[in-house]
Formats: sequence, structure tokens, C-alpha cells
Amino acid sequence: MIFSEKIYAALRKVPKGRVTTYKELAKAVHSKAYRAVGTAMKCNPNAPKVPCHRVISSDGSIGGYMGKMKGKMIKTKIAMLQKEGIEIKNNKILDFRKKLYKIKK
DNA sequence: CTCGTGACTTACG
DNA sequence: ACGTAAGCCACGA
Repeated sequence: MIFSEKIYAALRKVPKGRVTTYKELAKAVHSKAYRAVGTAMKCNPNAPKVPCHRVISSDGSIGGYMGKMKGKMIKTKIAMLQKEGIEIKNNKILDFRKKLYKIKK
């Protein structure tokens, strides 16, 4: 199982209406590969399986989505999160701390 | 193996 | 708040 696979597995455990951060995912695999997490996400071979839109930055900002075409897709990401019950304002998660799902420690 | 790249984080000015 | 720098790790060429 490669690093990316672990990330997907951990992310899959995130329940609906919750979000997680790159850092938490990195912790889930006992690594500090914050960047590698993002690298794995953009690859995202398991689109619907892995809710990559539930992954946000450590400060509660949306972060990015699908690397390149940034801008439009970000909007989509926000829309999906809002559908899940997450409230977003100015590309930031409201009550981010409360909705954050801590994978484990 | 070495290099370049990146959806990152933390720290500093 | 914003820009920059350094640290960090996985992956493809």
C-alpha cells in the first residue's frame, strides 16, 4: 500500500458533514508529508470514493481543488461542502474547529 | 539516483 | 493581513 492509498483510506472515514485537514491526514499515516497529501489528492483516482472536497487547509481555508483550473472548481468544491451541511464564507469554513474530524492520534 | 514540482505548514518581517 | 523563506515528503521524468 503506497502513501497515497493510505491517504484515501483515511479520508474515506470522514463522515458526512465533517471536514479534515491535510495535516490530519498526514498524521493518520504517521508522517509529516503535508505536501504529499496534496500531491496524492490531485491525482485522486477514486473521485466519488474519496471526498477530496472535504479536505481543507489547516487554517480552515478551502485550499485548492484539481490543481490547475483553479477558481471555477473551487466554487464547486464549496458548493459540495455546503450540500453536506458545511457553512462557508469567503473561502473559509465557519466553525471549522467544530466540524473538523480528527482522524486519530 | 538526482531534479523539479506541488491541492502544505510554520515562522518571520 | 500578506509575501517570503525554510522544512517537509511523495511522485514522475
